[in-house]
Amino acid sequence: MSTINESLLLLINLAKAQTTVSRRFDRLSAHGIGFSDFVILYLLNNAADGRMRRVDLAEKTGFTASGVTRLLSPLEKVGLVTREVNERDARVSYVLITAAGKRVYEEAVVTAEYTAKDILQVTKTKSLKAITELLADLGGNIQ
Amino acid sequence: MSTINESLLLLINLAKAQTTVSRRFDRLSAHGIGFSDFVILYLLNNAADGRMRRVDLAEKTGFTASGVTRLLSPLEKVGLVTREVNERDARVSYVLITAAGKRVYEEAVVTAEYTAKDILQVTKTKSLKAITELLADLGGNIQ
DNA sequence: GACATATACTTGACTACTCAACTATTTAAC
DNA sequence: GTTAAATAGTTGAGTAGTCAAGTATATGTC
Repeated sequence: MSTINESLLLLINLAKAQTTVSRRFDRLSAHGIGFSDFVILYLLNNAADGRMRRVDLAEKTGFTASGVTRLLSPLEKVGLVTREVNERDARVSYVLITAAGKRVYEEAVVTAEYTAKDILQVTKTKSLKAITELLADLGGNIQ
Repeated sequence: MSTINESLLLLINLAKAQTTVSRRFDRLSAHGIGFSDFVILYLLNNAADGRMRRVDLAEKTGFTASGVTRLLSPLEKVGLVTREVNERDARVSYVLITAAGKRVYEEAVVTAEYTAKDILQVTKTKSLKAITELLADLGGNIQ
């Protein structure tokens, strides 16, 4: 029975926790979106003018540029987001949240907050602060 | 600019952290395995008799039974694990780590521990304890 | 001891991404 | 003002899983 170091054990448990958490957020499917879609809508809804560049969405979410393209495609198709060119830089296409997107977000955020509280209800405020710090170190805070 | 509650923000950051961490563990591909494969080899290597039921692997890792089947299939094909029937219960087939599997594990664990330390090097011991507690609450500790 | 229910595992179809390679455009250097 | 390098985004091919439904076996109930 060989042991592994504390850091590795922690990251294994992080991975497991994430699969568990991810499954709990399947509730968002009631709003026709997944967790990643929700995060994107959240970021767009809180962005200045409700618009962001794809590359900035990628940086904020931790996804690749490719992943962002793939995530946005169905959201665009159902009309939750739309695209807009940048006159100064033709490489850039902004992503904008639509009125329909905002409506879906406002409904979904209720479910998401409820789910999050439900998942973390057992947790003490103390460790919540510590983990927030750690996550900042790990990947940079999304906000 | 609507805000979201602290719990939801934390879980969004957890998801982001996990994508980042997961990418760092791509180094394991040098050993011909992925992170999930490594976790399975770790569990088998530390199990009594180097053997576990698939359903117990699923429970420990947080994957579905289906996911475990899919993960094990290539590992079996390349000879890192093997299967063995249970005489008392014909539904069960044990997974065993082979000598080759142990060799790969012993090599990979060096990379994995180094990578984990590298990822967490910025972190204070204090928050490390707190997050460990939180993760236990979230999904149950793997060990 | 027959039958309903539970458990262990697998499979087909799918989803949610990743990587590598590409196009298009901009910026920097000379 | 060309040319090299960087940046923004997309696409084909692949991977790592999920879910729902299936098979096979075991267990509990009456």
